[in-house]
Order: sequence, then structure tokens, then C-alpha cells
Amino acid sequence: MVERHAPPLDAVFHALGDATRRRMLRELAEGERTVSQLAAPFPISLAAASKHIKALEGAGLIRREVRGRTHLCRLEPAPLSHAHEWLGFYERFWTGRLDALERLLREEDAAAPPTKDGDDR
Amino acid sequence: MVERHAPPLDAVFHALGDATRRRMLRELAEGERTVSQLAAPFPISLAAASKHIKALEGAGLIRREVRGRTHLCRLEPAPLSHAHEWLGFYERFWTGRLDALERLLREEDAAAPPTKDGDDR
DNA sequence: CGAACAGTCAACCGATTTGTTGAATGATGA
DNA sequence: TCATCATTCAACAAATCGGTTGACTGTTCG
Repeated sequence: MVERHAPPLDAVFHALGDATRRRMLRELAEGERTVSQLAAPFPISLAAASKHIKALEGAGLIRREVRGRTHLCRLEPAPLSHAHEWLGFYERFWTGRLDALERLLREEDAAAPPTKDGDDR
Repeated sequence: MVERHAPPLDAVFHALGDATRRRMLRELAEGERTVSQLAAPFPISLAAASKHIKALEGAGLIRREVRGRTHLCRLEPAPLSHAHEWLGFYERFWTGRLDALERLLREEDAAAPPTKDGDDR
């Protein structure tokens, strides 16, 4: 009930698909930053940086506290956690270990039709 | 030496920023699939699906073996692992645990700029 | 008050994305 | 051989993206 609308994975991954925004997140990992502070390292206009920040906010990756004329941004980790979990599904493919479940899936595949499980998450 | 060119995180996250492509990856987690098989669940043209697959390939997320007139696709986990690692950096923000490093970072940030005057800048 | 500051908004631009359709390529198989 | 199958390619359109500039809103402060 405290949960906001879960930010769609689409928006999260899209936001992460830009190096500028990823660098902003790294910066925010070290503490709160204003919009100007976030924009400073980049050779782009403040308006452009503002758009990046709005993209991060739209993906739920940061939240903002308006304090007088400055906007304080801080990291919002939940969507990062979701993305991390999503990727975690594939962990067994890069760890050397083939467990029983994976072996089962792979063999099942060689013989049976798809399981029409229809889940994009 | 066996490593290929590391696919840029940009391309990986961008590829993941689309539900169609994520569903294709999920499908590939169950085994090899041809282009037609990957395209089948989606209400888009084969050409469009082919473009999605090229995006996945370009991000290094799949590799393809041409076998006669069909193209067999299989999951390539390395870039997923890299993305997972990148997100792992933020893990301390969503696990409750505050370790020494994080506490250090946060305090450093809170104390640095002001001239003891206060936080009203 | 009035100037300077922090930030957004709106309009615009060029490049990229995602989809379409129709033609092309190349392998398969009766 | 010839039709068919699997897939890509090329050209196009609409939407989105990432950037710009200039005007605007609201806050701070001399």
C-alpha cells in the first residue's frame, strides 16, 4: 500500500541505456545533488540535463525534493533492485553451475513445444 | 584473448528497454530458437521481429548460427552478467545493511561544502 | 524593489527507433 | 527445375530522443 505504481521495466532500462543518466546515478550514489550539480560535469545545456533528470524521475530511479529555488535529487533504489532481479533470472547462464532446473529446462526444450507462459517480466 | 569486444552497456540496456526483446530473451532462456520461432508470439511482421533480433545480437545478448536457411539463436549471457554487475553496485541502497563504506560516503557528502554557516545555499 | 539565480517549458532540429510493405537472396525439396 | 520456405534488405512513415535556444516562473538577497 505504500508502494507507488511500479515503474515499468521499460522505463527503467530505457533510462539506464544512456551513459549521461548512468553517470548521474553514480553521482547520486554519493549523496543528494541539485539539478545544477548533476548537470555540471556534462557539456550540455541545463535544459538538456533537466530532461535527463526527468527521465530518471519518470523511471522512479530518483525522487526530488523542491527546496526553495533548488531541487534536491536523491537515489531511489527500488527500480534498480527490480532490474537487478530481472537480470538475476539469467544468473545460471553465466555461473558455471548447471543445476537440476536448468538441465530440466534445456532437455524439455529439445522435445516439447513452448509452454506458453506469456510473461514479459 | 578469447573475449570479444565488450558490448557497450548503452546497447545492452537499450536492448533490454523493450518488452518484446525481453520476452525473446526469456524464450531463449529455455533453449535455442529460430527467428520465426522468436517472432511467432508477437503481432508484428517478421521483418520487425528480425530487427529486434538484430538489436539483441548487436548488444551481444544473443549469437546466431546460420544453418541452411534457418538462423538458430541462442542466449549469450556475458552482457547480462555485466549489466547485473553494474546494477550490483547499488545493491547496498536496497539492502537494509549500511556498511562502513556507505556510511563514509554519506557523511563525507553531508559535511563537505558549507562554510559552517548552514545549509541555506 | 529589482537583479541575479535555479530550474522548467515550449518550440524546434536532426538522428534514431519501430513499425510497415514489397522485393531480393538463398536453401529445400517434390 | 521450380515453387516454397526462412530470412534479410530497402524504402518509407510516424513517434521518440537528445540536443539547442529563448522565454518564463519562482526564490533569494543586496
